Amino acid sequence: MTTLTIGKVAKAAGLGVETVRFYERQGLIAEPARSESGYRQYRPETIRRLQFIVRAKALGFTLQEIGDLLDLRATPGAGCADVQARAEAKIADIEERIAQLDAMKRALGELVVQCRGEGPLSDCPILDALDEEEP
Amino acid sequence: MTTLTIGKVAKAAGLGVETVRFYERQGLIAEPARSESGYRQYRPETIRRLQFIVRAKALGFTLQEIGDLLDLRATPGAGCADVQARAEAKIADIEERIAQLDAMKRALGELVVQCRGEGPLSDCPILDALDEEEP
DNA sequence: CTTGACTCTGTAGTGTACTACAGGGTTTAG
DNA sequence: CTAAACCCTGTAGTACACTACAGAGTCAAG
Repeated sequence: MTTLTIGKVAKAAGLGVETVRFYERQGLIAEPARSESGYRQYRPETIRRLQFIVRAKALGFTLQEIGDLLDLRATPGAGCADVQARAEAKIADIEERIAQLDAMKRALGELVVQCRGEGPLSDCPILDALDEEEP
Repeated sequence: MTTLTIGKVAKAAGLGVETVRFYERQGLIAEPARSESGYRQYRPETIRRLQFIVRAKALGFTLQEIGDLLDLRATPGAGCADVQARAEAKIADIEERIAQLDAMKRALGELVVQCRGEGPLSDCPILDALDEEEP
């Protein structure tokens, strides 16, 4: 049976070896078998699991949430609806962050158009706005 | 001349006393005068400076950037254009973060609609997508 | 005058996700 | 056979913005 060293699985998943060990400490991947000299011996499936983690991260899930997702997959009786609910919650989460950023962007945009980009700081509408009392 | 204790300025700015001390360590506010017993004695203007920090934070500036903005304000020869440039850079920054979140949201949204929310995990299109090789 | 609320310094911990050593041992390519 | 490239553990550092003590002193109200 073929086994892989940590360097191989890390490279295959596009991660560093330190990151793979970190994921192990976080419980995202199981502790693998060891060689006589203590080297970690991974089964090829571990690469898929690492890639799952990488892709879920790209979709905005935290490591904690990815762990939950992975645990869910191993839970008998868990259904598609559970996964869907998590995905929907994450979408809501992302939407909230977008709304927050959008509000910042609009507020800043308003200040920027008020500022002609000329003159001394004493006349700067941006600094003035930051200095002003709440309305 | 009236001076204020750290508790007063903190409350007035909507911050905790620990946070005000932290801002002092970060160089965002000057080290104030001290009473005989070593208590910090703030001038009322400090409240405005703290509020400036709070508002700039709400607009998405980091403490580092707020420090720069505050330093800029004290720089002779600095102009409105300098502040405007920073605001515009921050807008670009925010837009980038929004685009990133939006891509996540769309990718997740596509997966969610593919998932009927029924059946076992083995048939879940969301988990399948996470498991799949790159296209 | 006492009690409770405040203040001080200095250090360390929180959360998130790594990243970087130091100081060893092991494996592999040439 | 040797030198480079890899692996091990354990600890500590990064960035960001706080937050939380411990252990001590001070101030204000009743």
